[in-house]
Amino acid sequence: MHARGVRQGCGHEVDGLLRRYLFYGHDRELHDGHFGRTPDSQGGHGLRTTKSYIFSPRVLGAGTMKKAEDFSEWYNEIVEKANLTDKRYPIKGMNVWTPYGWKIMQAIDAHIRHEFDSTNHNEVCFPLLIPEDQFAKEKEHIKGFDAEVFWVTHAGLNPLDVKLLLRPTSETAMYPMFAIWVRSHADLPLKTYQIVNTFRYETKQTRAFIRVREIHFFESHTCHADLEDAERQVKEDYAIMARLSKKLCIPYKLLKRTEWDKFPGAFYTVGIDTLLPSGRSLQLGSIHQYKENFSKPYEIKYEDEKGEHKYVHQTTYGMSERLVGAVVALHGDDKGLVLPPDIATMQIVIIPILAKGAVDQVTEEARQLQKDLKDAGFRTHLDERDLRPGAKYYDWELKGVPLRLELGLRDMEKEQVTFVRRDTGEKSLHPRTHVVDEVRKMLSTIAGDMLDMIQKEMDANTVTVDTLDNLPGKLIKTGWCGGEDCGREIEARSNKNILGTPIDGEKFEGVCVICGKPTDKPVYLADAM
RNA sequence: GGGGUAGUGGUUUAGCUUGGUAUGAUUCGUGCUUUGGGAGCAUGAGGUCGUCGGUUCAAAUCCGACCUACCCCA
Repeated sequence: MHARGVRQGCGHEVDGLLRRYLFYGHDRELHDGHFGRTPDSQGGHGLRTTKSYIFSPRVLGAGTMKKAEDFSEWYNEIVEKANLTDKRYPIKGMNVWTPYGWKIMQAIDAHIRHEFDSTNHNEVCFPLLIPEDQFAKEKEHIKGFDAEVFWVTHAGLNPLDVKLLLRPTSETAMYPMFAIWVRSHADLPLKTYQIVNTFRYETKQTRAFIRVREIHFFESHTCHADLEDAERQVKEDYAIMARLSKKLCIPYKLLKRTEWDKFPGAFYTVGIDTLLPSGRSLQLGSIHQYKENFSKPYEIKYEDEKGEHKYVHQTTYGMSERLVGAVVALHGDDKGLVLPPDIATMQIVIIPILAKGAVDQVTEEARQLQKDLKDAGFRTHLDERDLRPGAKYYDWELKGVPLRLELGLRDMEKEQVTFVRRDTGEKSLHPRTHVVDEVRKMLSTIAGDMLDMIQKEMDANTVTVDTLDNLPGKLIKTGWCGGEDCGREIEARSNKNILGTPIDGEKFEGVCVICGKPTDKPVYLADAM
């Protein structure tokens, strides 16, 4: 039944659906009027202001969401109720980005673009389809992805001579072109990135933002004259991740994957892992050193100063909408989303508290307050819907708006504004005259506290052990000599995945949990998401 | 990869055992009264019962396949 409304896409019976999704962003102050018109479907109005940002205030806050009791169910519920995505699209693992979720994704993308643009990467956009013969050039790579590739076998009525595949990642699309682009050392380093959709036929259980078949993918691809320069690139990628994590308020660890778990074709892989409240690890992205593994089969060569031809050294960095999933999973609570101020679609929502006889007075002052905050550069929304204030509170808490400002007669008489933090629920009063500065301070405090809070939680959920018996469902740290036999034994006995060894020189003194040899390297284990 | 459960207006749900055109709530639209933590009344709208096929005079209901969702195990 779910599918019908989607397929029909028009007509009376899906009017509510359309209005809910398409006209979500109707408020022009918020979204520059992209979705400004409604169809003449029901009342004959050509243009109207939408009142509803949500399904329903009552159903939404029903209070069934218990993060601590059943994380998995809570996650599904919150994703749906906060209207981040619509999972009713009739293909497994392919969901619809609805306006609110897409705006958050785009805010994250904007931070990513900023980071890569300002480190001299250039944005590109390669075709979606890759010919089979190009895909097959690097043997490890194709082995790694063979089982999860979508194929295009026909064009119209005719079978294709050379089958085409939907990119699962873009190495094999890009590198034949890189081979043409790169001629001399003057062309290096070549630093590119793109944000595109990629496709992987996941056989496991899919989950919104976390395991999908159509992936909203960020990927940077770089070529360098030598390994040293490629290694510098990897370090730059680490620094970029450090800055991004502050914006997202998400703590993480950089862990070098084992030889048997690295990216297909990579020389080495560094995973960017965070920890979910359920105790499972979630990979947010990965950074790869390819060395010459791809440049050789794809013949990406340059002529150096001495006239010698050399293969380039390559790196990549990949991330996806899992970043959205991580924000939801780590910061959300029983009331709904909690968005970090830097990625919140609306940083501030103003709720006017109207009272009989003072409607115009309060409304006018609320609009002035909104104007002041917008002029100061804050993404500010004034909620003038005809709902009780309480209903609006629940609604915006569900949506995760970091800071709520309440303004009523009582506040106006005292020339103050009531602030309510989403992360802690804390209320405070601030003078109307200093409101812009106070808001700035408050948002910054919220962002800092959100990261601190979740970092502490992650630390508390990390345990160091010297035996693999009775491991808790947490992030486990133990000693490993680095040998493959011992590593596989660790995984078999712990029934967990080795995430890898920290690359930041984390101190450790101990012995390999299997063979007992002294080692200064810890290894992290977890149930992977 | 293996197993299990489920699919009925936007959401949720009754009906299925024992076949006869579907129940309620919520939502959505309209009007009035309300507004400092989920408002009330009135009135209206919305479903070819996941898809395809089979059995039957007749299928939401019985049978089969598929799709999708969720859960457990590897």
